[in-house]
Amino acid sequence: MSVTIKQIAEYAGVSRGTVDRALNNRDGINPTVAKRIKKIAQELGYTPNRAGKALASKKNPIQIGVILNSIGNTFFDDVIKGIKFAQEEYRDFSLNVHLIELKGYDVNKQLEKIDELVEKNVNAIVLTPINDEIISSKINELTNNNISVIKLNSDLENTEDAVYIGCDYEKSGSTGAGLLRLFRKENDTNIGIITGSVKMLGHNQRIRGFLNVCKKDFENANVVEIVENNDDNDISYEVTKQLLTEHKVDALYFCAGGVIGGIKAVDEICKDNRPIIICCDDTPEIKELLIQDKINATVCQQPFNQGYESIKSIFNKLMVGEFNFKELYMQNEIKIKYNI
Amino acid sequence: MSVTIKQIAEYAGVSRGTVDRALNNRDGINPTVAKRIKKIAQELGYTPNRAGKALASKKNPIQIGVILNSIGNTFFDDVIKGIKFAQEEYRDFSLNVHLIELKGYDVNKQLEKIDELVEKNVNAIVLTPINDEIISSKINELTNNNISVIKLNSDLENTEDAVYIGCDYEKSGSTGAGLLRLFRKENDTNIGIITGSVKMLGHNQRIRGFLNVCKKDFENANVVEIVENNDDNDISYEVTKQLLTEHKVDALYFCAGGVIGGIKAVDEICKDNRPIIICCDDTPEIKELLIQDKINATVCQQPFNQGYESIKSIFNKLMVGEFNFKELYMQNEIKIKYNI
DNA sequence: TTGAAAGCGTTACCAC
DNA sequence: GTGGTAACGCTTTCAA
Repeated sequence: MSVTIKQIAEYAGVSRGTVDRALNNRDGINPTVAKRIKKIAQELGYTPNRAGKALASKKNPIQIGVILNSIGNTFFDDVIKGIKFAQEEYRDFSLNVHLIELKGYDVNKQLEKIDELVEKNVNAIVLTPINDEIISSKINELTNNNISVIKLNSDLENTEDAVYIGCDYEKSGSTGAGLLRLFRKENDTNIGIITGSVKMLGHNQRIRGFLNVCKKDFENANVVEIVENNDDNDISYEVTKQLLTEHKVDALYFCAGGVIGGIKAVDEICKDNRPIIICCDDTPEIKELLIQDKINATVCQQPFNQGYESIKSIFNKLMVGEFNFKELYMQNEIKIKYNI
Repeated sequence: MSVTIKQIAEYAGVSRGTVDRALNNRDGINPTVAKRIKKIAQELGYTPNRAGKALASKKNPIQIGVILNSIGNTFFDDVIKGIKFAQEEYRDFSLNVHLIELKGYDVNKQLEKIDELVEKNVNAIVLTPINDEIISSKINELTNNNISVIKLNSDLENTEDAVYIGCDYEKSGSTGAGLLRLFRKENDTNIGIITGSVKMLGHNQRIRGFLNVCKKDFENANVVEIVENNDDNDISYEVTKQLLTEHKVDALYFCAGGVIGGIKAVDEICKDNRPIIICCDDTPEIKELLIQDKINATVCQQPFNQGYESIKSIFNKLMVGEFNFKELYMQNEIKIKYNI
């Protein structure tokens, strides 16, 4: 049987209320007493009972704010499904989720929404942080004020107390190259890379991982060009078309969005000798292209799980006291026509 | 705010005890009253609060029995890790797990262990059922006596009330063939298949899935032979060796165990023209072979998750009343050197 | 600063 | 067959 607050109270010769105050760092308690109780709890190996906590906190439930720059980006559909699923799963455990969706990457908008959530007295915020000094210092402000922060899907430097849940982008890139290496065996392979933006950390990390494997383990690989499409299908069409006409290309690696546009270019230019095509994620459009054999494989990042684990880990953090990780990386799942 | 037993009690003009008796089908209650209360609960959209239930059932915790034929089979290492992880995660929710490991597939041994667990008054049993009439009727006996049963990793016919969690074997086979098709592009491909046993349902389903894709979508594929290795490395070495000497083979598909033995044969016979090798699962030995580039890819079945979900879904079943699925199929995860 | 008591939703036990 | 009450572990509020 595990140790309870009641037992600690008896042992320490105080009331349960006092133990509660000590263990949860509430104020209105003699610091010396608090220290003594904490020590006893430690020695007895106390861990709080989540069922008890959940029940008791029915009166003021856990409030979780979520800010996603998700409007117009179907990748986040599954992330949101994961969040909703967790919300449902923790329904009985006194947990509320406030989901805010944004379009585009406007620093001030994101800042404003963070403040809105703070006004609502949230215990934790999950967000896809924009890579900007202002946002990182805001995040530090939050964590200093005891609001837990999860950086979802994109990481941010200098925000030590916030936790990251998302893709291991470098490994994602390596996996893409590793696949291509298997598809091509020992053949010489000219590769075109289509990225979203050179300003996006994740996209660059994917490219780095990809190039690393090419260098170390895939000697016949030759990256002929890296072009940018800003995750936009029209631009993607143009740059891919240009890439395909200027080079003899055996394979294309899309490390971000705009796949549809790129494929349109391939369909037009490569009538009888189609390059191998590897991309990332499995949005509905990409699934469709896999089925049509227009894409050979895609490297995914468990979007559902990203959403689900965000909520779940906040619940555990708030119940038990600490996150049990600094970073939580998803599996880089390879999907082909037959295992989607 | 969600509906509680107390509210139902007030609404029905009875005590909470009576409502509890009605909703949990306990005896010692007037059937008419029970029916009326159930109807009210239904109308009010009552769902039990898991935190409350978990707390209250501290006195007689949920007992889950697990019987795995896992000794000497490293595949189950991760399954067990998943079970232990769930056990830890549900520690505060009054849940005990009794894990029994067996070696080999002895029907009477399995039967005996089931009875042992029943003696201990378990609420649910998770097992890797042996494909035998005696076991299936035993399982039906259990479910009829209100003991929940999960068929883990291998399914069994005529056990309608037991739930299946595990691999979608046919899809696993399709995925293997789909991969090979990508590796070989349009080239003629002679394939050797090494299976565990033609008596094992899962192995046969994998082969069926594999052949299906060959037929429908991979016209240059030609399966030259299917050999059996009984999941034994020594036998595997012999049959693979024979297969490789008798046929010109471009690819091997291992759909069960004994991969190490098979690879040993490949190492010996195929000095300069190594076939593509695809197998299943990611035991430590297979991971090692992937890293060494001796296996090209493996199709996995989330063993950790199989264990984890078994416990989790029993918890939910017992808390909420019903399983929310009849079958829970794992992702067929493709793993290569770079995403293990 | 501390203790006592009520309450979160459910179950179990003892009276009647 | 039914109701009342204590209990599960924890938090909160009110008094002292």
